[in-house]
Amino acid sequence: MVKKSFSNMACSLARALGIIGEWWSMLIVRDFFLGNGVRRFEQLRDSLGISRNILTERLKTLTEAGVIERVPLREGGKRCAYKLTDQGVDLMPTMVAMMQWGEKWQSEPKQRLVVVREKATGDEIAPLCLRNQGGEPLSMRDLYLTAVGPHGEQVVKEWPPDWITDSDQLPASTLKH
Amino acid sequence: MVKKSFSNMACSLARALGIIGEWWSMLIVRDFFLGNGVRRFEQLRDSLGISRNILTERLKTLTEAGVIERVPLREGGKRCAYKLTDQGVDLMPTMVAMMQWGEKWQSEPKQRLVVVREKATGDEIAPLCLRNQGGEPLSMRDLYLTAVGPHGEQVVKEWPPDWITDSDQLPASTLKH
DNA sequence: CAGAAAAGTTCTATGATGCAACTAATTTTG
DNA sequence: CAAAATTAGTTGCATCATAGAACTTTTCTG
Repeated sequence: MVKKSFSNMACSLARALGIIGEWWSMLIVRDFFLGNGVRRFEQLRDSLGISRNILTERLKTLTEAGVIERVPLREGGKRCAYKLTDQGVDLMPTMVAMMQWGEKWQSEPKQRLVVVREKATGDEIAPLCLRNQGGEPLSMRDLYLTAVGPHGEQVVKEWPPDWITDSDQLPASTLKH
Repeated sequence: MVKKSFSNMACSLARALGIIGEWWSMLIVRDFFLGNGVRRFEQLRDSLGISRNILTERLKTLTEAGVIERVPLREGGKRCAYKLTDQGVDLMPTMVAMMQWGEKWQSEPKQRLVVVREKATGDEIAPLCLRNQGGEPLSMRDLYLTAVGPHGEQVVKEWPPDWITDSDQLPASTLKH
């Protein structure tokens, strides 16, 4: 079941987590990508080692959220396959971002299951990075974040201040709440 | 506590999920970004509405994984702040990917909390997209996935086949397992 | 038509989470 | 300096989620 408290939050990250933030959800999505976007119940179960009842629940959540849809195998029949919708396919960057992060920082054991390559060259795709509207890569120092407040105004935060990487010294504002 | 069964999987996505896939983890990370990378216990609690014991656990998990670190406020003192490590800061693309997806597809209510902008122009950053090593954007049709098998060989999957978007017809391979 | 497989459902045991109350340090206030 | 408040937790209890196994029903195969 979707985490109700997340789904209604005024934050697109929280709403996303309400759907794909549950245990197994993203792994199920990964399996769909490995299956050309289509999988069947037992196939998912076998490849993930998930319990049937949990899989049933996750498929329901994902279906209700519009990430996957049921495709009946015979008209009027009860059996079906599941496939990614456009919304589901659009989880690719999220999945890749997590895979790349995991590979860079959590590489014990040093194994991976999925590699994404360019058809034209066979090369692996590049690490994801944030870019401006013109397509130029941006580093952390090129960015700032705004927090949308209760009255619609935006409170600007400078990012990242020097002390983050340069020392362990904390600014006064952190000391006095 | 980290999901043990995920952390040892031969998949970088699963290992990432072992750390950031728990309820609250990514929202905690988001809060760190909004706080210039630094937050204190009560600050996180107030802004997220999370229980203290769960927050304690998450901070421990994230600390052990190396995503954040404790910064003592006074030497020898027990009180501390927490700040993102480089590894934690590197979750930015993952966070942005999820936020952008949530905003595009799960936009009820139509609110958001965080906006990422370019310092130079004030423009919002572009939607994340996969690119090749040369920096050219790639669409789904430009990609293929390989699944790394148990013996190191890679099984190629074509992606996406036409029937995914063109019709609800399923290929024979789906019908006969 | 008999047997197997597919796609669940139901049951129970265990683990994770939320809430409230309590504690021990530190900091602030009078 | 003593009293009060704040911070950063810990502990106990109730509830929800998850894993695992057994059971059911529909569909497919020989």
